[in-house]
Amino acid sequence: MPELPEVETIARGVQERLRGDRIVEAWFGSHREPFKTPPARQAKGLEGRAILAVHRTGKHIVCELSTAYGNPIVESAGGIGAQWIVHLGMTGRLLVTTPDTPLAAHTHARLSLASGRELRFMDPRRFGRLDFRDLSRNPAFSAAGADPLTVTAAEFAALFRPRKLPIKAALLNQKLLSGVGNIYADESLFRAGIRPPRLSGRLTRAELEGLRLALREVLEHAIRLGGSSVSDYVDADGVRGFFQLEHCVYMRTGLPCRRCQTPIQRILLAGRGTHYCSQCQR
DNA sequence: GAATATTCCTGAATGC
DNA sequence: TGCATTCAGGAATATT
Repeated sequence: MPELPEVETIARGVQERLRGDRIVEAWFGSHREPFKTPPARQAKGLEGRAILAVHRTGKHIVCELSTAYGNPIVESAGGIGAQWIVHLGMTGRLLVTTPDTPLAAHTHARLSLASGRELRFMDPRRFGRLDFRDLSRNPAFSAAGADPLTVTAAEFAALFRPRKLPIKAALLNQKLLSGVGNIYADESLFRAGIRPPRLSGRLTRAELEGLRLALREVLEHAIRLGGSSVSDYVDADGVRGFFQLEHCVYMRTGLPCRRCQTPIQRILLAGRGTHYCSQCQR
């Protein structure tokens, strides 16, 4: 499932290929989900706009768009154009294709570009979300929580010290940190040597700082490897990532810990499958 | 107000 | 073989 590294990989891929391109025509499916803004309004809003930049905010892919009719504005002008915001949910994919590529099942959006290419969004489970914002009427999109790659030690401690819930549950709360999902919560806790059920507020400052650094390290490593392909994740070109080969605990229930050979445990925490090593994590 | 449970949804895996 | 059941989970919403 797409978390920060996968979303970052896709955003970079789309940015590389489509920056400066123009949306000629937009087609949207008729399902109720995954549209946050009604599909007809998104299609109308997107057509005619140029793609100025594509970047990641939390687990969201944000396409920065020009004003509607030509005149691509400079990025620094901000607040004049529009944004197309893509959240991949569990099974969402955003792919750059050619028009003759057969339409995959569960395709919910198809943007035809001036270059002749297409940007397609598919999502079998429809947990993803597509949103359109006209910046002349709405504020720009911003993530609810801090970014795990840039959060400072003081900010991190301030977010987690007052919480009375398992640290694993706190890491998944997007209002605290934006971008951490089940895979990287488990992997960062393993690398920090902290058991997932421990209460956030009971961790020492040193443990919290170790966790912040482990989280940043694991996310940066995963980005370098193009993310984790555990179910069906692929980047903007349909290429799988490789970080799943580096997983120490996630989906390794019963397998020997890579560090101490103790079988990896799986428990349910905050409604999520949670994996850890009872020997390495205290 | 914070923490936890429920809900959405489909494909893959499992059971009979 | 094939149909029915179970399970996974991000995040909004509902409940405790």
